[in-house]
Parts: sequence; C-alpha cells; structure tokens
Amino acid sequence: MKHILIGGAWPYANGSLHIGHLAALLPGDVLARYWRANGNPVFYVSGSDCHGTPITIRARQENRTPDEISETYHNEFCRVFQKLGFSYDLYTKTSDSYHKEFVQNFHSELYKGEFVEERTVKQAFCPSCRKVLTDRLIIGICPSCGEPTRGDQCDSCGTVLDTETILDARCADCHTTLTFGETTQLYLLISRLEQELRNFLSDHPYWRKNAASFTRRYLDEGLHDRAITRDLDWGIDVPKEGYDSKKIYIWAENVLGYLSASARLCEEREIPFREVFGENARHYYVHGKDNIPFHTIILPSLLLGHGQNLHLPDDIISSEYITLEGRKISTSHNWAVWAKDLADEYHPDTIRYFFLANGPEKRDTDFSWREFKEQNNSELVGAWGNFVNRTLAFLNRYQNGAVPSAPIDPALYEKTELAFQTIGTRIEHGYFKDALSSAFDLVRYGNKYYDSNEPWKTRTSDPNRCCEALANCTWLIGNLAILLHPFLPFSSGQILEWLKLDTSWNIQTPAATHLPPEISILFSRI
RNA sequence: CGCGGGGUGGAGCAGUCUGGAAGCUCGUCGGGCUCAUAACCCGAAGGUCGUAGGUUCAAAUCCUGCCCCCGCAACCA
Repeated sequence: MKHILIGGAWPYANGSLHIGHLAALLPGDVLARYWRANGNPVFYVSGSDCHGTPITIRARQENRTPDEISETYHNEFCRVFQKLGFSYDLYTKTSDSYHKEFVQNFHSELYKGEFVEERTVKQAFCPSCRKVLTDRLIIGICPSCGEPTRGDQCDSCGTVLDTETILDARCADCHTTLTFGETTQLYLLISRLEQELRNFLSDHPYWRKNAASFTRRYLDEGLHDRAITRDLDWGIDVPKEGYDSKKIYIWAENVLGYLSASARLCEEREIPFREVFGENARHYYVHGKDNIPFHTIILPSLLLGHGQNLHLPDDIISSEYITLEGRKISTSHNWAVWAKDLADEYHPDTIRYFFLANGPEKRDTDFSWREFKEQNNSELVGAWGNFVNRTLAFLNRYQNGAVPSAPIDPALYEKTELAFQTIGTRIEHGYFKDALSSAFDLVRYGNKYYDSNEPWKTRTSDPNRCCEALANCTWLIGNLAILLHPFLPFSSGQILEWLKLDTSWNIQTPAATHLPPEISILFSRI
C-alpha cells in the first residue's frame, strides 16, 4: 500500500486568501479524501509561509512585528480551511520550531554535498533607505537598448540584466543613486543538476501541460544557480559559521515544509520517515501555475542536492488562474472575492462544487456570481439535492422511514461500478472536472430512473415495484454520497450518516433500516 | 520579429496531444409529471468550431498566413 503525500502550496501569510487560492488548493483535499477512502496512508500537509521580505516591510509600515502579521493571517487561514473542509493531516507554519529545526538539519546536510558553494557577489545598497536592494527594487538604464528599466529584466527589450551592469542604478522607491558593496551568500548550484532535472522532466510525461512547458522553458533558457541565503533578520538562521546576520532564503525553506510536516506526522504515527520519502510512495503537489518552477526545479534540486535518494515529486497539480467577472484578480485594486467572505456566506459544498466543477485545470476560468448561483441552484439543489430529497422524503412520508431493500437493477449496478472506476482514475490523475461531471451524470441518471419508475403511482397500484424502485434509488444515493465525498464532504457525510455507510471507495449497501425522522434539505437555493 | 494563454449554437465550458457523423450544463420554445427546494422527466429550435489557404478519402483536431481578445511593475494561486 503506497504512502501518499499531498503537498498543498503554503499560502503566504501576508494577506487574505481569495478564490484563486481556493481553486488551486481544493484539488489537494479531493486527492486526500480519495486516497484515504482507498485505505492508503495519506500525508496531506501544508502550512502558512511566514518568512520573507514582504512581511517585514508590511510589519514596519504597520508598526507591528513580522510575527504578529504572520500569526494573524495564519489564524485566518486555519479558520477558512477548516470551514471549507480541508482535511489536512497537518497544517502548520514555517515559523514553527519543528520546521525550523528540520530545515536547519536539512541545510546542514545540503552544505556538505557538492551542490552548494559560497560566493561573493556585488550587492546594491540604497544609502537613503538604508537597505539592501534586490534586482527588482532597482531602476536604471538598460545597457543593451538604452531604455529606462527595472533591474531584473529590461521592460523594453527583454534582456535579463545583471545588477552590476545596469547603468545609472537607482533605488526604485526614492531614486537615490545606489552604492555597491559585496556580500557572501550560499548558492545552490542548480546548473550542475541540469541533466538530472531533464531526466526528471522526461520521466513525467503525464504532467499537466503548463507544468511541463514551464519547466522545459526554464531548462532551455539555462538554469541559474540561486542564492539560498539572504541578508535579512526575519527567517530561519543559516546553520553555518559566519552567517549570523543572514537567513535562509524563503524558497529554500518553505518547500521543505512538505518534508518537515511529513516528518512530524511520522513521529506521531510512529513510522519511519522513509515510508513517505522513500521509494514506495506517491507524491502530489498542488498549487497555482506561478509556483511551478519552485516545485519542479527548486524543490527537486534541494532533494537531489541533499542526496540520500529522497522521493521526487510525481504529480504536479498546477492550476491556471481564476479571473473575476472577466478581469484579473488584483488584491491591491481590491478586485477579489475573499475566501473568508465566501465561507461565511455560503455552504462549504457550494463553494467546493463551483471551484472543482469549474476548476482552471487547463486554462484560466472565470468566476462570476451569476454562474456561482446558477450552478448551485441547478446542479446541487435541482439535480443532486432534489434526487436525495424526493427519495428520502418519500420514504419518510409513505413508508415510515423504513429503508427498503431489494435486488439492485443490473444496469444500475453496472453503471455505479463503472463510476467508481472512472471517477477514481480521474481523481488519481488530476482530472477533477471530468470526475465530478461523471458523478453528476449518474445523479441525472438517478432522477431519470426515479421518473421512469413513477413510485408515486406504484405506491398504491403495485407496492412491490414501488419498494424496489425506492430501494434502488436509496442504494444509488448512498453510493453517490461515497463517490461525491471527496468533493462535497459535508453533504455526503450527512447522507452517509443517515444511511449508515462509511467513506470507503467501493459499492456499499445501506446498513440503516430506518431513516432519522428529520431529513433536512442538503442545499438551499441562493 | 519579446513571452504566454485564448477565440466552438444566446451564456459558461468540454473536445484539439492520439484526424473519422459537433458534446455538456444553463437559457429559450413546446410537452409530460406532481414524489420533490417553481425542483424532476421528454422533445425541439439554435453552431459553415475567429479567418484565408494547404495536407488528407476524411480537419474543431495536423501545417502555413492573417485578424481579434486577455495576461506579463507590484499584491498574487
């Protein structure tokens, strides 16, 4: 039985979650629930990303500490995830001491190998702001085309720039002319891993197109060695002499959260770490497309550089973006729908349904309130909720809530059996939209079955046939609840409870003999 | 020649990799049912798949040209 690691991207604790985060992260929860239902040991881990420059800047502006800022958002994230039913086995944070210690041990090992070296490089400094500037915070003149530009890549001609070569370098904030000093940092020699990374890419032909093509582009444009330490005072200490004033670069530690969180779970579960990060495991990473290089280049480089055959990523569930009413989401322009507002206002399954049925799997997808409401009302209320309600309410009203049992129609049985297979396969391979739509095909089939058997007529004319039809519908509802549980855990959980079924991924027969007298409606119109 | 994504009935999307009778949900129109949250079921109308060429027995799908839309400072999945 394979150990399944599902790594949800670590949201940056510098702002609230919005619908884009939800769309990118929800597939992770579907995977986790699905694999648990199959009996596999699941490690669904994530956490808040608490370090890095933006948080310190914000802290200074608001006269708070970075710790206060990140704690605030961390707590908000936890609430939202819980409300929406994210079933993390561990949701932690990078400022957690277990993570810090793990990262330092990992880095110590990493530094012993041949893929990290110390380099002294020029560093830009703004005498007015009294701070070190990264390339993006520099403006100047492009040496290649002579146009004004920022320091990382020329806005006009696209040339990738070096901090030292840019002409008339100034601070982007205050336009003061910069001075240059020297600094020593540790570099991860990614370029030395090119062949291994190329093999890694070609070993995974089933990745989503965006993951494969992004990664290939990075490889083809030439891999750049990257500094994994920074001159900062907020972050994880570098476990090396002479680096007292520096911290580990955020992207060289947050992705290690997948390991640190797994390690902690392993301690709790009393199993060796190797079970998760050795051969016999399958690793999913779930995030948005901007995170692709960090999961297909940086994380593998860290794992490879560390040695000891740590398990590399298998599946990259990299979402495209959500647009909002046709426009790009922008938190700074307040053009976003916040996850916490949605979660406060709507049924969690309504939210989950929308973003899973309309997930941006292959291209950007629009969120509009009109569609959001319409889908809730037609799919969840009209099709699925109604099928459940018309069946169970019928039983309660006319059969005293007795759950009927009868042989299952062979055609229906076969369809259901097939649904377990196809939906399972689709989830495993990251085709969540297809999976969900197969489930809803079966829901519609249920409504047709109900209609064509007309139990409201046979109730008096042919009670046996009536009972048989309702038994079939109830049976189907139970099995649909199992199939839908990874997607819609709240409503499915309710049904499973009523019918006394569990979540395990196979055809089951309701064990309940009687329904509870109060069958509540699963979804409301909005 | 900067890079990337997209253009499929009124709306939102799938299908394009691996050519082979245009599919799904919603909406519209007509009918049925009355168990059900004005929910459900059946039927119909509606598309020369951005455009012009090419390859092929066969193209939404492969090739070429062109047109249009959306991203690419920062926040940010």
